Amino acid sequence: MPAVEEVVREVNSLPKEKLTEEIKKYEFIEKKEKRTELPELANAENVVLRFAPNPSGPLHIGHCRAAILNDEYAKRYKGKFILRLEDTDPARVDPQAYDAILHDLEWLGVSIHEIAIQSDRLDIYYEHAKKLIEIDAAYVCTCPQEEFRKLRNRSIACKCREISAEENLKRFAKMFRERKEGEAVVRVKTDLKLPDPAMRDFIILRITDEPHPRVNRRVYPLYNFSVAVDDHLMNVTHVLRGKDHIINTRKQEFIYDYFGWKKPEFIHYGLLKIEGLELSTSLMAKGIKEGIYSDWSDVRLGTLLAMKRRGIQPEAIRRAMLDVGIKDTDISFSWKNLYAYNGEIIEPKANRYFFVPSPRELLVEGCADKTALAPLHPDFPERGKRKLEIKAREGKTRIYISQQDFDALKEGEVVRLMEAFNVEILRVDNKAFAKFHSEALEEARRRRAKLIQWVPEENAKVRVIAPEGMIEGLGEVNLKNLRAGGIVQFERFGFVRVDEAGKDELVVYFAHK
RNA sequence: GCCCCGGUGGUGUAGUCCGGCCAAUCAUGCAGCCCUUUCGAGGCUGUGACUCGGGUUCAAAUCCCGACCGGGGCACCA
Repeated sequence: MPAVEEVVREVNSLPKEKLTEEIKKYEFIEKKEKRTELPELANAENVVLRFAPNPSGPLHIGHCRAAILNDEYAKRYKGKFILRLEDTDPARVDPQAYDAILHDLEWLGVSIHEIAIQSDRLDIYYEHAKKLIEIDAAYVCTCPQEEFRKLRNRSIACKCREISAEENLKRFAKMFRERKEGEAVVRVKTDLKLPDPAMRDFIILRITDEPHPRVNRRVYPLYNFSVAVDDHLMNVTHVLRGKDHIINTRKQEFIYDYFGWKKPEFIHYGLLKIEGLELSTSLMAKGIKEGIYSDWSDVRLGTLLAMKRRGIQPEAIRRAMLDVGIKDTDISFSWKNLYAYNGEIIEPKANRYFFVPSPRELLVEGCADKTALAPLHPDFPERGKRKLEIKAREGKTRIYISQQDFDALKEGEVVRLMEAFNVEILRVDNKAFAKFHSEALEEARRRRAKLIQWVPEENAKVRVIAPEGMIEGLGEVNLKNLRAGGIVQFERFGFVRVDEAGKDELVVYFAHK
């Protein structure tokens, strides 16, 4: 193609400056990853958002969507982000959770600008309940639960509903003094003809004798009441939460309407189906108490503490959540995707080491002492190499390979011990016997020999903790120099985070392949 | 049972409001090849989806109806 050659010659002959100049004339379409952004928020002015967990335990993966999406929007619109701890059910409060949640959010990279605790605000709720009673929008109901339910299901008002506001105020005051748990509640008047019975005159305040770890009170607001009051008082502009709150939103709107408050934008995202790990805070707490789980960071739990321990990076979680977005369809959360994102982050950082799970012996004859040198990271030679020493006695040595590789051995086959040499398999019993075959990698390549990791007689005991169970094995001695907290890759095995180092046995947590 | 939502490849997502530029985007997964002393990373190629049936329309992933499927709510929990 003479024309092409001519052009090439011409271009190549241009001086560098001229070339750069020419290049500027063309527009290059950069192959950029088009990551879908979250949609814009409606009325995004003076944005105030909030994350409102119940402090019953540390956060788990299920909380991340609310925490991260709200945080993301707060950052985008330079708005305020409030953490509100909703501890109005004394029975479901874990005193340690207040701090735990804060730490979890910090780890997640969520920026909190203000913290509110509902148990500090009980008087505010009482005040507002009183106001509702005064305007005849709420009443104290002393009907037994069952009885009220029967009436409500038939759209019939109970006798308490007809009582005057004045009288109700007295009954309200009584709730704080002589009334016992279960004897009286405050209901808001909605509409007894509402198609959904749950919406009819729902409860906003109740009495419970359950002790609260932070306050000494008996009357507590119910979720929909305290949330509506707080969201308004805190100037929350956008309420971003799960679809399971749709009914709550409708209930809260009654409160807004009675007070004549401007409503925030309500956005409901779909439910996240997360399989594999335990996510129920109460079941987790129970399991820990019973000794089934070690603590909140047990790998079988879906807590952030557990994920952190396994070496899952908060940035990976954020990306997974951003990926999922705010759509209102229910979805299955994919651990695979999360692991893929996590791998992208940790792969360049994680140095490589040999580890053989369920080790089996391989006796090699006809070999000399050998110092194998393997790179800490194949893509970063500047990090240096690690040493594995093979000591031979009368030309024989003992090394360990994984059960899986052991099972695949065939007589007469040549396999390469990575970074060392090739051996020919002689015999496989409960141990494998082999003889030195050759040194060169090229030889292994030519024979399409398997390349397997191994450890010499001098090695380190390793225990791998994974959600599926524990795996014991042997690793190279260099592992003993690692510090807790580091993330490494066990070649052909997966990424692990070093949890306990410096002892006889190294304990690592398995992240993923 | 009663009240609500929602259904795009294995998974997630864009597009649906305002029908045509969508024989449908991107990511991840999976498969193959190249490269590589890891089954890692990287490169290239490929696979694969509008739940179904009607209707409206010149034209439907997009609008309407129905079916089916999935989810939620029906607490003195949040």
